[in-house]
Amino acid sequence: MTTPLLRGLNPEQLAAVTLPHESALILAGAGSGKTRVLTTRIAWLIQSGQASPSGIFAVTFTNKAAKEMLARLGALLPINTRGMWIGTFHGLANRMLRAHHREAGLPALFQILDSADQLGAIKRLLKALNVDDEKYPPKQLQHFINGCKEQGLRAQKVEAFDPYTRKQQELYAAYDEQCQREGVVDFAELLLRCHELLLHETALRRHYQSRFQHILVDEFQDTNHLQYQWLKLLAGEQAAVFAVGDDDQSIYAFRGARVGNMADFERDFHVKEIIRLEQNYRSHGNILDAANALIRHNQSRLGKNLWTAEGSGEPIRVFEAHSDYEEAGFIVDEVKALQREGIPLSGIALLYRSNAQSRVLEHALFNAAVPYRVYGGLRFFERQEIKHALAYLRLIGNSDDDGALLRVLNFPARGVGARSLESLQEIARSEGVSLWQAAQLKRLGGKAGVAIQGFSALVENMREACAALPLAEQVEHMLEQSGLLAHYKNEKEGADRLENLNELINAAAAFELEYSREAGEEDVDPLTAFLSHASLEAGEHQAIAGQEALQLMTVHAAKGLEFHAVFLSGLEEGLFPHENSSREKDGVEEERRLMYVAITRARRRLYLSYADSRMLHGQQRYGIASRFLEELPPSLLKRINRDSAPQPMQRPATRAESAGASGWHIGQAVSHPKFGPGIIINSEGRGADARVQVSFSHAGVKWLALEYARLEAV
DNA sequence: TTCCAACTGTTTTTT
DNA sequence: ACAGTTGGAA
Repeated sequence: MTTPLLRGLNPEQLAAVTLPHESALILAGAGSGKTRVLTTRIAWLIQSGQASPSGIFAVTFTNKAAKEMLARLGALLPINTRGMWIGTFHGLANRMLRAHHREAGLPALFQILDSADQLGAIKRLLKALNVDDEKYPPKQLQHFINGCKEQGLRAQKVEAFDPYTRKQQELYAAYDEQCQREGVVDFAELLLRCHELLLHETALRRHYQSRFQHILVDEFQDTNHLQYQWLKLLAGEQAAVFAVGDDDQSIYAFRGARVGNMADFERDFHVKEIIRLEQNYRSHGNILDAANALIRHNQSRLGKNLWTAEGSGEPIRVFEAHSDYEEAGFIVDEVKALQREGIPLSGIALLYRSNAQSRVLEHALFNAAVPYRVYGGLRFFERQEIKHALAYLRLIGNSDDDGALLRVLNFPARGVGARSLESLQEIARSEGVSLWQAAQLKRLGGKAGVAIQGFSALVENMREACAALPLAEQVEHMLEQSGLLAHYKNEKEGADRLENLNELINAAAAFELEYSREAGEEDVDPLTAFLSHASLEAGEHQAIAGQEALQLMTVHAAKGLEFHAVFLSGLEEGLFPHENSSREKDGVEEERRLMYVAITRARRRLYLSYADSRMLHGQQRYGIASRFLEELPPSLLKRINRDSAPQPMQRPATRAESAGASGWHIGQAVSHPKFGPGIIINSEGRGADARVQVSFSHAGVKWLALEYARLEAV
């Protein structure tokens, strides 16, 4: 069994890769070669003849991970990726639904709604049903619907014991009807529909169950309930499921991820033994020791301890700043110092808990002329002009898509105002047809009627003209005919948008080329495929290392990446761990895992910093060091002081209120008999009514009445 | 239809 | 602080 494939694997990795045909759980710590194991496993299965490429089903969460897996697989084996089912949960569900749209009860050209589209659809629904959107906020309803779907619950299966939930349930049912009528499917629906397809179509289920003998799952700790059920169904009794995950890196419980799936998996799939990958190839010892020490404070863990063959390296640097300004200044200075040492900027990351924190940092970097790049902005396919263009394309494929029609019926403006639209909607409602069909009835007279007929004719013309054109030319033609190009040419700030629309043509051309090359077994027309691609893959905004710029991102966005040096800023109670997390069950444990992820991003050098005061939501806030700092062994830390001049930047003091004449003031350190030490961060009222808000080290943020609370100055 | 003022909600986010 | 959205007036 000597094959170059297995060379250089450590014993645990080797054991995982060469497991026999049985389900297995691989606990893969940060930097332990997880992706390598996953891809080598697939290559090994194929090379040793245990599986054919078409028998492999490998699923990831992000497109980036899927692409990387394909790329690395290509480097290991000269195999055709055609016929292999490797992709994201949603991508693979889409693929299956396209192939069996009839059985799934969907039109051949069903379109996919992204979150924004979905929210729009819900708002539309509420308006049509005359529901008060103050009482039932669309966002909340969206959350409710997606939550139900992720639990695998259709509207009629939802348990509602109070009137409010019953109403939500009713709206959920109406929403699904609306989607069905319009031939559109949201993200959660892709998975739920696919699950139901396999559940109800026995022949189909058997077919796929016997075909996919090897199912591999990446980032298993991030799966939600529905995804787990789907995998279980697809696996059946026969398939070997190779699940790779790290419970310590589960940071998406807030959006439905269920770490408990790992324990369930162990039981449901009769996992004989969990394989632990604990050797870390990324970081020096001190960094790993800190990460291990921190995560040991979590109660619910499967248990794991990272180690490295490297030395302990440098101590972890800790910096306390007086203000967020000073913190930013410190980081800039250190970045410049690292740069002088020859570390490329792209190898340095600046991490923070929440996006709002990036502003001060950006400001300081800008002033110091340090090039930087912020990840996490608006993505390509989410831009307004692109959404408009896609809406026209969607109408070409499926005119009943009311959401798309509403978006562009009067964009660019063509004289269809709110009133005409209302009449059109009235016709559609009374006839029970889509807006498009209502327009075809030609019942509207006057100017409005003419304008709407003009729009119908426009779309019809586009459809005819596009039928014979290659994809990129379809897009080009549509942009011209719709008047979008002309509109943005006239717009003052339209240059960027025009550029993006141009980029859309390029994207279509690139997609078409790729698509024709690897035409799969279950083809759909290129336009529909392109639209699915646009929804499912909104455009990269995950970090692509490379460009010579400092990398700024949230800790969440940094998962899966590594850097020579990492700055983790804003380590204050209330920020990290975030104050909202203390209200949620196991919230602080998730925050701690987040901190664990942050620490393990660093290869060689790690900076932790916090500020005594910080501007947040337009107010000065006073914080104390994060409890996570105290959970790190002091022996690994080195506190550093700014060696330059004494704090050069002092912001003009904001008006400091005093809580009556009591002598308490904001920023004062205090102690409470029950809650322990804390800092006064706000106050209101005077005399007997005076209350202060205190941020406690361990008890969170509380309002206390001075008359009763036995506060002591420290 | 367009523009501006007032108002709101600010943890993390992929598909 | 601030961006994004909404509602009303022009």
